[in-house]
Amino acid sequence: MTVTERKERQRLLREQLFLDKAAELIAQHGILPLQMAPLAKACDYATGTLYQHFSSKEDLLLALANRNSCHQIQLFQGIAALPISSREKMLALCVADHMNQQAHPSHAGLEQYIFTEVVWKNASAARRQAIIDNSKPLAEVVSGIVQQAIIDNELPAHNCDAFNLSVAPWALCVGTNTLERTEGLLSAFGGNADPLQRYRHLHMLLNGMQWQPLQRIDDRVELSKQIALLQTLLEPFFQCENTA
Amino acid sequence: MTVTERKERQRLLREQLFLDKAAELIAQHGILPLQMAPLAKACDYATGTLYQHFSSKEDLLLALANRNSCHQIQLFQGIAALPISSREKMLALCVADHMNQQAHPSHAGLEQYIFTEVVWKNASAARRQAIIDNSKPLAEVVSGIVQQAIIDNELPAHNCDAFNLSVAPWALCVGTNTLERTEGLLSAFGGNADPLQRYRHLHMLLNGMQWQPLQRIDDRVELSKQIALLQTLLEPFFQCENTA
DNA sequence: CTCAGTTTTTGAATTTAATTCATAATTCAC
DNA sequence: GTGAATTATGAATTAAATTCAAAAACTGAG
Repeated sequence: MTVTERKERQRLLREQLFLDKAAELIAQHGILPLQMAPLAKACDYATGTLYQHFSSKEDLLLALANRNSCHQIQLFQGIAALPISSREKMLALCVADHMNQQAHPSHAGLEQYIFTEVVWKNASAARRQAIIDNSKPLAEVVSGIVQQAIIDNELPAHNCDAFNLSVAPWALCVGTNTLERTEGLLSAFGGNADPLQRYRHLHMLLNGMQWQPLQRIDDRVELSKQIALLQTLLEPFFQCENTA
Repeated sequence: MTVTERKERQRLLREQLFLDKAAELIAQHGILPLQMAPLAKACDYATGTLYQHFSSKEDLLLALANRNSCHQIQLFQGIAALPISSREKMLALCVADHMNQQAHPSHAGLEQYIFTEVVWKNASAARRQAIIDNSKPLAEVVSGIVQQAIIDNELPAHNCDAFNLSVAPWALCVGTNTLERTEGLLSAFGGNADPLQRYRHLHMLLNGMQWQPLQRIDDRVELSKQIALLQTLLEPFFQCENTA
């Protein structure tokens, strides 16, 4: 069935084109002014064609977010394979997440948006499932790091399984991103934008988990060096995205 | 100006009516199907009247979320005044937050929604500012607890100010809520719905902050008792909401 | 109490933008 | 090459937020 295959390939290609253009438009003007008809036009297709790929605007947004998170899987797997301690890996995941946020602010906003009841429920069930399926390998990478740490006696199991434990740093990252993204909320208080704060908090959590080696959290210089080092280490993973 | 006063009072009353009805409709059917015209009709007013109070649908949603968070201030202040240790207070804040989530699931979804770029930017600047202003006393209560803990030598300052430190548990709560609310995400993995997990994670964080007295985190029975006790203690604060 | 002026309310008309679908174009199998 | 099947098109439809001209209610002076 070479014919069917070719058609399918072209179909996929067109879908990527739609998503590319949508990402571009969102990066340029935000999610708010994205419209279906102009998007189709910008890709030289009719509105109806767009709807052959996405059951609704929300469906398209989920698809876009899902594609973004595919990059994350590779990134995370790459980190898991680095020759650093398990605790450093966990830290590196957060650094990578943060670098992602900064490199693609609109991705972060999109992610927040799609998990909203209003958007989530307006997408097709298949698309929702795709996102959930994609989170699975992501969660597995993180759980794997936790599991390895437990096996290596760097982390006590605390009477929990690896996945449960991995949720703690995950939640902290998600929450930090949410708070930081909420324009003007943190900055409205004394809360300046100390970019290391999130990592200090993470180290507190990891210390509390008894994840060895424990780390001092009042030494800004050391923390700063550590993060800078990890950022350098992760830099290669972010190179390829320029092409995408 | 008694006349002006009376008019203003009635205006406020009508605004509350709109918000009450909107909350009711949202609780009943979700945010998605809320429509302006039916809402106005349900309150026996014309559509245009609704727009005399709220510049847009999003503006109304912010107003609603803001009113909800006013309750939180009282709740939080009540907790700060309880005769328990500073660490228990911090824990109690999270318990209260979680109780809120469960008592009013739609509030939680609304809160997530309004901080979304799309919604936030569609509301009036005044309304946004109101939300930020309302968060201030909230943040102050939490910072106050942290500050007191530092003064009482129950918590090392770690070279940070109280607000910065208070962001850590806050972010953890926010992130946990987000993950938990995302229907099917956590449950798609092994992640069952252990309701104590969030508190275990919080204790890990507090331990990592060296917040005294440190607590064992592998003892499920003790944790369970502790939370149940706090829930009982907080019960009174949730009584009055039935009238509202 | 009455009336001109002012403010407020009304809800039908307008607008915006997503979604659909009858028609046209293309592809495919024979 | 031809008719059936599939796919693309974009104008028409629909849904719902928002506006605004007209009507109603209110105001305070005479």
